[in-house]
Amino acid sequence: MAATMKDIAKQTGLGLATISSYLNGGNVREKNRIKIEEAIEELNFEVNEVARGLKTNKTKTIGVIIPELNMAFCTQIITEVEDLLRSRGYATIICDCRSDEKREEEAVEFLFHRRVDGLIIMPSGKQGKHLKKFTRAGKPVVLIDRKLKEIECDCVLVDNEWASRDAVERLLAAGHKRIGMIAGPQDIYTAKERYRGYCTAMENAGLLTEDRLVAHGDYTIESGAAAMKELVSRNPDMTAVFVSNYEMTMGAIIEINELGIEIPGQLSFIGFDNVEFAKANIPRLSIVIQPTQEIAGHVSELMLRRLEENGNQSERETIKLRTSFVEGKSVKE
Amino acid sequence: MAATMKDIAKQTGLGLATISSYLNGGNVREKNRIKIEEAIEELNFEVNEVARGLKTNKTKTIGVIIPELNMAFCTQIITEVEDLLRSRGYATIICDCRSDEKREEEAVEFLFHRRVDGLIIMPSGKQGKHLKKFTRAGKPVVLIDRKLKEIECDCVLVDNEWASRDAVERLLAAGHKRIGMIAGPQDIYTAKERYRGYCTAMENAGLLTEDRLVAHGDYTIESGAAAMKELVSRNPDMTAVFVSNYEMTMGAIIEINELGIEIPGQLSFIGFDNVEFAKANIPRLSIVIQPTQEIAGHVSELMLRRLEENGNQSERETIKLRTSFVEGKSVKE
DNA sequence: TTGAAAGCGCTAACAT
DNA sequence: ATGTTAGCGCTTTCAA
Repeated sequence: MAATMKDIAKQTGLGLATISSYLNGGNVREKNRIKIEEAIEELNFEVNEVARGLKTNKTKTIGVIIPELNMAFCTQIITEVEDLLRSRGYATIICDCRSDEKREEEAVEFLFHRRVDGLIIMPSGKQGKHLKKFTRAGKPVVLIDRKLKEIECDCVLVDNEWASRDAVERLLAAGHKRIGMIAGPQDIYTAKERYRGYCTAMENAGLLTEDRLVAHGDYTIESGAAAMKELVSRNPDMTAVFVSNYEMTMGAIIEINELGIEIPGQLSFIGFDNVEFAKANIPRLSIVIQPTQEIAGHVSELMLRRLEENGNQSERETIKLRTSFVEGKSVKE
Repeated sequence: MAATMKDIAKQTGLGLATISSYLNGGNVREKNRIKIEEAIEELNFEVNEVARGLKTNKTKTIGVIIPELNMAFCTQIITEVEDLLRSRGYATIICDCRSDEKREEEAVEFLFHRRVDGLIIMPSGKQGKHLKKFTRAGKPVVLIDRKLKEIECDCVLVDNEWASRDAVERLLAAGHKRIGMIAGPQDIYTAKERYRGYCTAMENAGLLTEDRLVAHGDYTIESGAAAMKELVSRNPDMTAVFVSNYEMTMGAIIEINELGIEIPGQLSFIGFDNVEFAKANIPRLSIVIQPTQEIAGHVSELMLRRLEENGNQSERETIKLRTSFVEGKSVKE
């Protein structure tokens, strides 16, 4: 059995309060400090965080809910967030909800039950009602990649519309007119924004955005491949395509290979999100990349700040970041 | 403030034990059950897992330590493990130790402090001493991808030597003799095994394994690219290469593109671990894939079983799984 | 600065 | 089947 504070109180002949004070950085007489440290060493004592948590009503644990741990974008953010939080003493419980709203709600319940001190979430659902549990309990919530109006919290977003418009404008500048897009699910915030960016760019160029030039996937590799196939068969005259997330980019490329289409000779291509993959491809892909490190930094920082504010909250913040563009050789001039 | 058991005891006029019994699936008189359920509903009561944990000395939380959350192999396993454990009521605290031994030790400390009920770890270090804390405390440890003799625990392994030998034998069968290998860090168990497989295959074929045909990377994309470059410059006569993990496979392909080498015309290629990437490449890559789902299944199952055994432990198990080979078009006959 | 004691919300042994 | 009670290991008044 592990040693408890009681044990070292007994060992040192001091009272519980003194030990506690020592452990929490309070003032303790020099010679007592030494005695305590010796006892801790000898008995191999370690604070029981669970007991402490019961008393302080803080678990020093943050819940993180994401749509898919398997999505590169998520993983990149999560690794970083986990690292930052842990370096400040917080554990993170990660819940992968498989892009499923119901599972997301279950995860919220699960984490709330566990009394996590705060919640970081990249929402799959479009509703934020289930998150109210947290805000009502005075627990901070930080949203990634989506704004939910029902709920008062910080969010860290990416300017998806701009990202997408910028990409499409590059295709337009290269002289393309029949530009296809592989968009994400129509009920996902980021996906809608990226779609809007495409539309805006096309319209600004005086082109009409035809439905047949847009195929919707669900952010998976398979759906990206299927969408690519669809676009190609529906639009024999299409000369360029913009794909709006990493997994679908991969899927689209798989399908392009399958169909024997040559990039950029027969089709120009702009993908999304993963530099490494873009570089591994022949030809090197032009892609939009999101600042995952920065996102993670802001998310963690906001969470830690709220946690420390402890009640007297300052104004909620919404941070919007810009993507960048990495030029490859997949766009024909 | 959230309602406590005391509150519903008061509300229903029943004793604490009855409520506790109800909550833990004990027998309660029908009409009391109803009363309790009503009170729970009305007061919005939820068990405080922290308090329960203090009492039972169980946190219903499992620690997971992995080298890199960003490595596809890890993520695939983790997603699945998290899912399986959560469906049984266990939370997982994931710690990414960035393939660093020191950070791994810190993570072990961190999780032990947090009183997790068990530890699942894919070790970065070659020593298992720091894990003894867990076994001594009677907490189950499950190892992935590596056996550590200092410590008594279950492990789930992949037959890496076989995987590697099989791949190289395929290259040999296709008539290749000057076969290069991009191996992993020399101090990593799986990497050494894969290297051994390569050597065995070469030796069985009556070829000597020359040092200059082997380049060691550190399982990252960059190192894969660097290793590829090295191999090519050192071995102008090399006709095939085997790369022994996913990230290095990607890196190698990036470098191959960079150098303008054609696969399989100038160089035959067998990679590792990620079907999707293999399919996305032109030509489609032949690869070795590891059964991540299966690994995750066994890992979770072993952990849950140990957790339930509660003392009267059965014999420790070591499970060894086979990889499979997915044929692409990257090997020239 | 230190000690004594109460209590965080729950479980479990014991008594009924 | 239910009530009473004593902790689990810690923090935190309150006094000294």
